[in-house]
Amino acid sequence: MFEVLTKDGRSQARLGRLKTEHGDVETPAYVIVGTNAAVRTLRPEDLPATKTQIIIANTYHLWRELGDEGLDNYHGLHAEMEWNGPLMTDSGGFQVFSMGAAREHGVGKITKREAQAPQENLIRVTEVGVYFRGDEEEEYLDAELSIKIQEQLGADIIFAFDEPSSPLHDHAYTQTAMERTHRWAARSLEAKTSSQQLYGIVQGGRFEDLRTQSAKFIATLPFDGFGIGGSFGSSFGGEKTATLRELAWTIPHLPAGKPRHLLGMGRIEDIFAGVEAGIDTFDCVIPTREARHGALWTARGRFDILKGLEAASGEPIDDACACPVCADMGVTRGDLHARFRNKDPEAGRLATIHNVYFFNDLMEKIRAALAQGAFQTFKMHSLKALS
RNA sequence: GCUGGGAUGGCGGAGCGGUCAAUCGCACCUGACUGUAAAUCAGGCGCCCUACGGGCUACGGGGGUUCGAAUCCCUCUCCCAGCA
Repeated sequence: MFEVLTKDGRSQARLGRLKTEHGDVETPAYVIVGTNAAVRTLRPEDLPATKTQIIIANTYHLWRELGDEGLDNYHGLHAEMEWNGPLMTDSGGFQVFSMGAAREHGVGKITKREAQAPQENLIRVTEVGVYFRGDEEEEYLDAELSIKIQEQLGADIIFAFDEPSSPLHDHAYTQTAMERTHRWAARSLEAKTSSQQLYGIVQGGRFEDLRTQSAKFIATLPFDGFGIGGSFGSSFGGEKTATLRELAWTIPHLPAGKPRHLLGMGRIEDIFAGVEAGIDTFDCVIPTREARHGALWTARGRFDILKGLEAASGEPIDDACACPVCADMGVTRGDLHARFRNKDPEAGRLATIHNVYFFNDLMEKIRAALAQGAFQTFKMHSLKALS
């Protein structure tokens, strides 16, 4: 199901191929986020031209939207999304954090600023499962139910249910959550009846001993692949050396022949650091969310299309870009600026097409560099170009 | 010409004696965004300063009343509606 094609001589980076029932994914690859069974603002027919290989949808959101009855009669994500390529679903584990500790602590999973005002924690975690307080009544989700829902959704690759900890959790709580996640991992495996590939998730927060312990434990279970999740402390995402160091705590303990997915990390620096540390796939909201917010990515970094100085620009978003928006549709920065200013729904779509293409294209270039033994050179040039 | 109603910061539009450099919306400027409760959120938006704070000039023009006026009175200019 996973094949390592080439390894970089000077790092843990590797070129690979992830096989699924809906086709192969050439790795390293970006997994585009389509939480509610759609990449926000895009139409199914937009996807092929964005070089998208694989999309991840979300168990929690779809479960809440469809309900038990809807899930019982569900015809599957592939049909629903009009996407015949590979799909993943997240287990709903991340919502345990984003609706729980993240709100209570006023932080994201990467802390680099001071905490924001705390909000009400909508989550109650127990040994057996998690209570989510949504709009009205409490909903209960656990490992078995998450797997059942993911089987009903029918993605090619599914994830174990986990409890990511907050960067502000101390060692003791992080350990408690990690050990609970380990038990849920075993239960997730036990619960699965389908032939879908199931990934286990390594936790352990920002603590080296816990990360190592978690990786070692999860690696002993018969998962098809491994996700690395949770919070990363202030060092992750900033300097690449710190990123490498944190991934270096876990990846060496994972089986070399199985795929490794870095959950929810996807800035350019993170990608290079992750690839270098041996990550095969990444998923991240950055390309799609930032597109909707007017932040467009180019090889030289991102810029804000909403800025007044773009209004009169007749330039393409990125003159080096071959995406449909830049190359085929002839959309200029001024055009796109005006669409954003006018709140034209097409603005988000065009920006999303561009950003998604940009990240997928970047991965393709990384793969090409790996194939030619030129990863280090490409990495250096790319990071330098960023600023 | 008469009779009413208006003129407030880039625009719209609150305020109707002090807590008003002036609610709010739009526009504009900054900054965030990392397994999506985000097509979102946060901050700024008269001028000047050693900016927690302080000083100027301001609510169509001019003149009054008052300790104090965007708010009350007189007058001028312009706009709108109705009547001639």
